[in-house]
Amino acid sequence: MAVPSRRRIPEATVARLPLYYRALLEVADKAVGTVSSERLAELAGVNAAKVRKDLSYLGSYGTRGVGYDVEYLLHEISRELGLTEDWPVVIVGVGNLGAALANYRGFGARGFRVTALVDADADKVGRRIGELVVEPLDELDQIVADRAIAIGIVAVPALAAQEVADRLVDAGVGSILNFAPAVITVPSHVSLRKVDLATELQILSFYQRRLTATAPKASGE
Amino acid sequence: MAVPSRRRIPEATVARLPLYYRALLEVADKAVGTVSSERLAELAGVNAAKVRKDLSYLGSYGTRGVGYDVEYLLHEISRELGLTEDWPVVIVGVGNLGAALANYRGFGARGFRVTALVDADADKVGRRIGELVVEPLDELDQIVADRAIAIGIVAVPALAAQEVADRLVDAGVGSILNFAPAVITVPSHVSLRKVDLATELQILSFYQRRLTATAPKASGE
DNA sequence: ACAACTTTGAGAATCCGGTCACAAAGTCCT
DNA sequence: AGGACTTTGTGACCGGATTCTCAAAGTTGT
Repeated sequence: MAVPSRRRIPEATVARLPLYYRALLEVADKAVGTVSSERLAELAGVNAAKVRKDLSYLGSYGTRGVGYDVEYLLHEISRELGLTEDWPVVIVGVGNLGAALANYRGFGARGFRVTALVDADADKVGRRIGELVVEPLDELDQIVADRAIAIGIVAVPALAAQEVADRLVDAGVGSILNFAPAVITVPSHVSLRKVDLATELQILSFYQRRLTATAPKASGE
Repeated sequence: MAVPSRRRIPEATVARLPLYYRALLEVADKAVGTVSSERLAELAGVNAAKVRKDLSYLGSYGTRGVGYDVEYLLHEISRELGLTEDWPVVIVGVGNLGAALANYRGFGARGFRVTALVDADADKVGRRIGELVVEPLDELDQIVADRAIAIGIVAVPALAAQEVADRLVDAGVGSILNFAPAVITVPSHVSLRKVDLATELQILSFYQRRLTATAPKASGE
């Protein structure tokens, strides 16, 4: 009781909050007043006990016998996730992937605004992508400072990734999302997450191999 | 002893094998014969004990006092990951992201060949992207069967994701990589992994919020 | 107002993964 | 050949996350 959110929220729980958030948005559309942990679990693809435990870390926002008030819970989660704030984002590297990310509606949506595109390649600087113009990597420091950029997306080739990450950290960015197929390290006060296409496919390949090895399987179903 | 790889490899270990694989490729370039778990750990961004434990699940491929033979280990890991085989891939949905993925060198590289592009939108069908022509979603079954496609990449809007996943499963695909911002469910014999940009950003946002709340911080360094 | 019912919140038990620590097994130097 | 040294492989321990379970708290119907 007392303090509402002074507990430390486990990492695994944090990673699921966005799932609940999205699930809640779905039910909110349907003008339903409350959801049970059961229903929420179904929508988020996890089990109900986990939902309840996760939400209990945020505080006791449910009502026994009823469930969770959709609007209220939505509000609490989005506050906890910092979605009520605005997070300017810089994308470094506007190759295939970087450019696609720049155009990607979907995170542009809530709170995350791609505010700058940066590239080391002089040929790409000045190019227009969506509403933004690609700026030179040299000016990263200025850009981050001026536009209060908090999150950097690394979408450069593997070899340049660590270098770019270092620059982002020096410039004062607090979070980095790495798309480059390389391991990068950052100081402990900086958050780092990665999205690695090749790795994901290789993991799938591992299980696929087991699958086809186990069940030779001649024809479909 | 005896059977080399009849142990069940923990999921967490499987997820790290691609990291070791990449690290090994790096040292292989340098014409170094062996690596220690220490060095490998450094390159993969994990700790040495974990490397040793992970590799021990594959078998005893190291030599005490020396380390691991780079070529040999590389071979074993790539065999375990199924990278010696060829995995035809279909990308469903050639919007921004799907198109970028289609052009993305990086997984095209080893074993994963994007063999078909599919979209429900008649306007996009027939369009040429790289060396491939976009085909209609209706023909998915045929395509998967004819080209022995094992892995499906879902890059469609959230609302269509489950529908597409179902079709892929019906068509006989064994693995799905989901880029759509939606939870999808598949039968237990199908492997599913997801890459979720919005979720990743929201997780970063959570920690970023804690960061800025704790240390207001006026000016740089 | 009470009884039957629903659903949360959280303690306890379990599972899984990570880390530690060290014996075993090999190399290298003299 | 033998001793000092290096590095693996793994058993033991530890901690975090998941699941189970059920009392507590609330609702609804009569």
